[in-house]
Amino acid sequence: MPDSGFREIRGLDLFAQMTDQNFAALVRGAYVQTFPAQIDLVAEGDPSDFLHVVLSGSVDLYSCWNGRDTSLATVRPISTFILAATIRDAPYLMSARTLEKSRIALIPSQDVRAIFDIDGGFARAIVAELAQGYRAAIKSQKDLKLRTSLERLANFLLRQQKRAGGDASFELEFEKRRLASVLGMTPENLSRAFKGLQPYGITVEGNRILIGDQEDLERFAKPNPLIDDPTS
Amino acid sequence: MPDSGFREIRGLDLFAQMTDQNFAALVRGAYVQTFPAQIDLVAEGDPSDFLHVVLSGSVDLYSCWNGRDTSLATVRPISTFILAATIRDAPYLMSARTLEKSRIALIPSQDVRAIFDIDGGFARAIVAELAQGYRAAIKSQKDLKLRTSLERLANFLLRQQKRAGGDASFELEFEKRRLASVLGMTPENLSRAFKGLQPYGITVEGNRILIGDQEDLERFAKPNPLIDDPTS
DNA sequence: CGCAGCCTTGACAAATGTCAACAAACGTGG
DNA sequence: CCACGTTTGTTGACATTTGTCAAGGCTGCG
Repeated sequence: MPDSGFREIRGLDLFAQMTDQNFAALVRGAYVQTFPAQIDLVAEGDPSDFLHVVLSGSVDLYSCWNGRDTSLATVRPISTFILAATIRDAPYLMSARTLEKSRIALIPSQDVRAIFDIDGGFARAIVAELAQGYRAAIKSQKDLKLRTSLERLANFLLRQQKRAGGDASFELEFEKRRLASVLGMTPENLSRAFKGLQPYGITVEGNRILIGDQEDLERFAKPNPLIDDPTS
Repeated sequence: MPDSGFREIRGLDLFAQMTDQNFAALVRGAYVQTFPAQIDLVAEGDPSDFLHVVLSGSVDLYSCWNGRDTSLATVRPISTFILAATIRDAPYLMSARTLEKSRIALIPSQDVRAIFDIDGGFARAIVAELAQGYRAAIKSQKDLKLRTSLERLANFLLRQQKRAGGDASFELEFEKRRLASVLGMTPENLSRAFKGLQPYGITVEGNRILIGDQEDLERFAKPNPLIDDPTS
């Protein structure tokens, strides 16, 4: 059991409250591996053998159907993914691939379920994490059903700005074609949506965004904590 | 503590595994109430004071933003809603209103959280429920992002058919304007979508649907367990 | 009966996707 | 370090999907 990586994991909300003994049991069968970019980690429909923890890099969660595909979420350090599948011992609903070189911890799902059954602190942390994920998914549904693609982009930019520190100028941190997919549109449509936000003060230069008039953009985007606040 | 209603609740997966003592504590502060149709039970943004359990009737979960609104889910007996908000002690993300005369049990959220902290069986059941809800929300996102409205309707009909017993003819159990909203389209568009499925053997007469050629419809709808199977 | 709400239909408008072309950025191997 | 090919991003023209508005029929209910 190489200690590298597991110390970082221990600090996660998900694992912080469990006993040392149970944590040790959990990581006994786990291992940390470094993957290159663009590697498929899991495919939707696969049995959920491992709980994954992204330690560095980033992971794209996506799904395909009938020749189409869509990005559903991005996982950034340090957090886990496919917890719900692990808990239910059900097949993955999404596929996952590395977006860049990434260090991933893999914890056998059966160990997670076993410790979950005997460690109340762990169980409670899992509940908190699942509830948050659930709520995030609901927010995403509201975003999709209540907003046009232009409004989704505008609100995404405001969220990203806040994440990046609140500055008027910030980096996208998304490949545009993938951002388009996350926002539920085509790359062409995203290109035009950026143009469509110019009248509200948005300037795009490569991956750098400038919000020229914060209030003007917010007046258009009408951000709502019940959709856009990641913590609420 | 009127026993009426609580016996039914006890049988739910969510409450089945907890101790008698804790169940009694949970329902001590709870009450059952009958509401007429079209009554708002909670509004999005409200603090989550109660976990709700639908004992009879049905409840619409919906959300509004910027003058638009959308139905996100329907709760039918016997199940709970807004569990995630209760657990996180966070504001409701959706509003809820009765669709018909309904009997609802209201359990104070603080009691749910308190018992959750001391009853491992309850905590585990909550995890299972949250994980299922989470996965349902992901499936719904995939449905929205990967399918056209015609495909969503076709797959909805197949799901509803299965729910109704698998017969070629079955009842919708949805007001059409609300079904349109659930499927993410306008009532006019739904009307036309039904027409658009005629070539695949769909006949509509009021709220009764007839699937003339099962295979033909399935060939078009391409149902997928990772989107359409409610249990997986 | 008459009103109100739902469903449908038609005509039209807006949003979004598709296809093709090309420029810019990137990575790789020489 | 450059040349090359691949991928990404952009743009235009166009098709398709979806929404909007208005009207009318139908139904249920007071």
